[in-house]
Amino acid sequence: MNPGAETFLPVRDYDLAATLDSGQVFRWQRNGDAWEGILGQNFLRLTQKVDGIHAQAAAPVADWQFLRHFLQTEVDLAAILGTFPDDEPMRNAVASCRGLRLLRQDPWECLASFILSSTKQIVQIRQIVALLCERLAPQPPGSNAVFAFPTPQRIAACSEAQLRACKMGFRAPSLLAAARAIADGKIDLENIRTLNYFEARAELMKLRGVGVKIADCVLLFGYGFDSAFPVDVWIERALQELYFPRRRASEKRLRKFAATHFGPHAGYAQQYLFHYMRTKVK
DNA sequence: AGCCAGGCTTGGT
DNA sequence: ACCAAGCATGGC
Repeated sequence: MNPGAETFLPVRDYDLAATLDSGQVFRWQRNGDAWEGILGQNFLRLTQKVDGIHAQAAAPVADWQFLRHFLQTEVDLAAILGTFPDDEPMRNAVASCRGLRLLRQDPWECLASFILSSTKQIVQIRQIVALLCERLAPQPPGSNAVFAFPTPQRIAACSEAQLRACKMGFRAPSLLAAARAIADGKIDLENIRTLNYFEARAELMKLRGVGVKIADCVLLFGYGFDSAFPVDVWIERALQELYFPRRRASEKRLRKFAATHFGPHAGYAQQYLFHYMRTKVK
């Protein structure tokens, strides 16, 4: 009756490193040949194997479904890749990082993290999020301690100054307001699952500091709305260079193109383009 | 030193 | 409808 503190998730066509290091999540870290991170209260160590992913937890786990869900090991990647447009940029992107997956994150952690992401480099977002988790942890900060992501209630109880101390600058009031809205029940993150894409996006955009791009990230990474296509500076550059190399296209034009060109899993295609652009050698 | 970073809000035409 | 400034902070 004790399933123990480790398991093996059989899966093919899964690039764990690309997946955990493609700007979807900000707290996973490579340690040797393993990746370490926290899901809920569970500290996990994941290792890529040829035919799957080996997982170890700091404490015994009764049901590993939460991990399969986060990693999305049961989605049929080939079927998704098969819906991508058959053009040269997509072929190159898929060839460069096949096995890249979309994760399914906790919506609150995802929302909070991307509120903190605006005009920040990924390395800095990681620093801010790490500081936030450390400073707001219930335990006194220890040398090697690991911390769960702070709840909306916990952040709502903070002062703006406490949050600014985590180096988030002008994003502090936005994070605080979002935490309060959720703690007060003015925004219901669970209810967003029941809405359609446009309703869900409008709901998230009621929050200060959440525009189209951040809302799309949360809808894609936290809820699995695969039609969400976050357009950031990298994707804008990618679309411009790869699909409109001759003439300069307005952001609106690019957005319209993206909405129709990439098919039902446009968000998935977006992640391939994003990672492709960020890792390719020029 | 100055520019840019997985943007958003506000205020100008 | 489109454009620009301003916003904190840090890396290069």
